[in-house]
Amino acid sequence: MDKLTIQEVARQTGLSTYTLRYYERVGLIHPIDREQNTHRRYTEDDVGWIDFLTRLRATGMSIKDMQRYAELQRQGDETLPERVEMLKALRDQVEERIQELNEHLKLVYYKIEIYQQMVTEKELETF
Amino acid sequence: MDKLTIQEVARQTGLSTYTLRYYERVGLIHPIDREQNTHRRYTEDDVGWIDFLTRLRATGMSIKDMQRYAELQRQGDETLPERVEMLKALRDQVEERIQELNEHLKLVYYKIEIYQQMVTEKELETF
DNA sequence: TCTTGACTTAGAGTACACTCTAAGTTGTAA
DNA sequence: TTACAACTTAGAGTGTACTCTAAGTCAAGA
Repeated sequence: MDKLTIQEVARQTGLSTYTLRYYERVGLIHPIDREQNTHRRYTEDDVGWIDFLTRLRATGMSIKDMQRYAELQRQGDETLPERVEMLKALRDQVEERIQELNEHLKLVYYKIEIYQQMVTEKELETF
Repeated sequence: MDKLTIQEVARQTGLSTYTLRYYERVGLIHPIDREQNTHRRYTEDDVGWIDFLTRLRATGMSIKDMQRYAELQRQGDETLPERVEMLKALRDQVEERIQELNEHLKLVYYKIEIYQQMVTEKELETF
């Protein structure tokens, strides 16, 4: 189990080193172990957690809600039911969001169709 | 064809009066006609355009890109091909975004499943 | 006529999520 | 041992999209 530098974790997770330190500062990531008392050394488990965070972020979850989730996680198994509730709420939100995007997509398809017809008609006019 | 006040348009579109003025200021909406030389009076067409804007916004399009689109719209039919290109790019982005959300959703489902199992096992332990 | 309330503007303020800077420390390679 | 790159911190700065404030105008009703 080799430890990773902040650079390596940045590369693996797609987050910047700035963001990694920021996430730690605001409590999304627990205080990372240090080597020689200064430089951070991340474990594979740390990277797994950070990957999960980036996925939560990508669903649109706010930093604030992620802080809540991280806090529950640190509190251990007692908080499993509450975490399940948060995940279910997230699931519902994401599903709604997907529905909404599909609706908007329909309009975009429709506009593309209409506009392309208009372009074609315009071309025909020139004859 | 009766004209609408900014309040009425806010109610109909779901945007705040602040946002309606802001959108006009940054060129997303053409300068709205005034009654008595001061108060805005919106037409149904104006509301239609604003509804379309809110949909573009809801797909995640930035104000900057919407400004570009609005500018093309004002330039007339000559810009139809470019608008079609923008809409096609948007379509692709939205479809990608939906795919991505579906991926994340899978993980959320999985976590809910796992955590619920853990809760159930914990309950059984007490016997 | 006076008051009220809805409107107007320019510009300042806010929330969010980073992103960067400055000043300083540390580990490795020449 | 010295140079240099990579790290550290606290705190400031940035971009985006609003959101609000202050000061003023104007029409209609009491």
